[in-house]
Amino acid sequence: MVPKFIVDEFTKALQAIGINDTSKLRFEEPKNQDFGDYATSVALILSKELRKNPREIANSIVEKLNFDNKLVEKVTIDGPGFINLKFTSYFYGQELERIYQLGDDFGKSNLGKGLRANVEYVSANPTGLLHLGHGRNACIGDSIANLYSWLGYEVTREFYFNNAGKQMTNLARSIYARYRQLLGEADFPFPEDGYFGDYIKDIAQELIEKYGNSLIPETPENLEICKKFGEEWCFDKIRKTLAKLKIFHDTFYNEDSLYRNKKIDEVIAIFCEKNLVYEKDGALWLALTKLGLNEERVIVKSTGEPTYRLPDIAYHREKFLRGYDLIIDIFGADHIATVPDVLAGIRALGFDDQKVKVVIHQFVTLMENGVQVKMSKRSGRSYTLDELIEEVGPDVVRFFFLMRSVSSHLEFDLNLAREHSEKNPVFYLQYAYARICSIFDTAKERNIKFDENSPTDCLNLPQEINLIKLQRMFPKIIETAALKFEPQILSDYLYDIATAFHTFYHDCRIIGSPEPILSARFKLARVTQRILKNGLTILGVDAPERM
RNA sequence: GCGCCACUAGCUCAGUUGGAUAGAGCAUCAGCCUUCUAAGCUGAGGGUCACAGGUUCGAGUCCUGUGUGGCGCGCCA
Repeated sequence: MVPKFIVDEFTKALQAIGINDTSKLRFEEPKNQDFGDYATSVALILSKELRKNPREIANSIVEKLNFDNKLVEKVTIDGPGFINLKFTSYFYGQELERIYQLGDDFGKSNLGKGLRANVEYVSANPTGLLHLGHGRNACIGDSIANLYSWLGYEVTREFYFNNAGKQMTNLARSIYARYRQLLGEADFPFPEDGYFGDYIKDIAQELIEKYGNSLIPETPENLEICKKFGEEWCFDKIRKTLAKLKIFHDTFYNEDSLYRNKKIDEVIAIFCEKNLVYEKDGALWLALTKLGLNEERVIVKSTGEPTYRLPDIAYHREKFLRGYDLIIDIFGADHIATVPDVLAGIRALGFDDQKVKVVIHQFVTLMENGVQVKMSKRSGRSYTLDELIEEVGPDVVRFFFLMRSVSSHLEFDLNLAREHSEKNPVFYLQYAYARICSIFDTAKERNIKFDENSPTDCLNLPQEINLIKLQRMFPKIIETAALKFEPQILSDYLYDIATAFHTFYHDCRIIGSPEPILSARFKLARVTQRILKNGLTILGVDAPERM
């Protein structure tokens, strides 16, 4: 974040040369360190409207700048007209002190103060076990929820529980068929579009243990028992799997409650009132073309059952009625097509669909020994999330699912994930944290104390300054990762800060250094420790004190 | 046929609302442990940013078209 005094001084300088619109004043951190700590291309941008050589403009701006030379070491004009600033080590020392004093509040902001956000994620049907796609969804959603908490939002973590409709009927029929088969009728027909996974047999077996053969009559009541039993079984498994990843939702919103509480009917009534529905071929259609879309869609089938769109719209309406300022949905790429329909429905109901942010993540492919592990839902032979957690541990699962940008396909390398070495980025980060903890442990053992009031402006080595520079970025990283819905920005950053610390650790000793270097480096280590701990926590990864 | 996503080093991926010499990890090669954890550090090689146009002081980034791959396009969710 650009220090305020820099922006203020540039604003004054621009006004002094007659530029009152300072919206073009932008700063960036040059990739090349030779160009200093901050650069602005404002002179290049202004050159067009002023019809003057950018270097000339830069010169006239720089002439008006008046910085405290205790803070700013030099101001230069380079290349086509960039103005580059370099700070003094005194400035960085002050920054370290400021950050250190903030403690665990460093990185938090009040952007979302007084606002409420709802993050909906996982939302798997209770018809089976979680697979890897759900895993990615869960990790992205949970980290985004954490990020928004850091922005000051009051966050609700929500799971939409799709326990109504055809899929549930299908589950009931699948369980029932396995039940009959297990009771001796080996050729009892299995539904063609049923759930083929082995877990259905486990459910049926438990059903036998509980009910014996009393469910054999193929009645609606018995199928309902199969359905409820299956739903609860799957729900229980899903929650246990998520718990292994330390993911806990605040609210499980049941789809069937939308029916029980007449929310579906209310929405239909509103649509009717607004003249947005009509009957055709025995079904009820939503006039989406009146709402700016290309195609009309059925919302109530000729059988009388709603399609998924209607409860989805009703559910989002409920979220608005519950008073959220920000509604975030985490969906897999296969749900992309439904988004415009739901948003259009929400608009039609009179809500501001700008408050809804839909995060679409791409798919996961599992790689082992350089070849793709096939995941077939149909055969039921898919790799479950549970199995993956069992195999590589929750920390690796969470980090791996977050280290690619949401919109990119994610290749999950099992071999790398299994590796407990420096090749595995999770351990690289955790190791940096454990090393810092170890320094403080050693200091305690040797009774080495550091002075809280000792000045920090004695640090001037590149390894030290580089670390402080990265530390300063933490709040901006949190904010950007949140606003762009990209936890990967944070995981990349943490990797960078771990690298900067490892380099510092290798080249600079803390214990054994003379004061005031000793105390200043202790503070440097403490700040790094907090950033790693808090950053990893946002990502849902443990920060072990020893490895 | 239409929509969304992707295409950057051998592989997996970053690339800050258009900026200066396009980066990291893995892999390959060469070095560094009497020291607070070597699960670490340092260095080297490796590029037609899929392709072709366009916009401008400047394009991996924005626009148009083409190609390749993934996911969708149902009275399934």
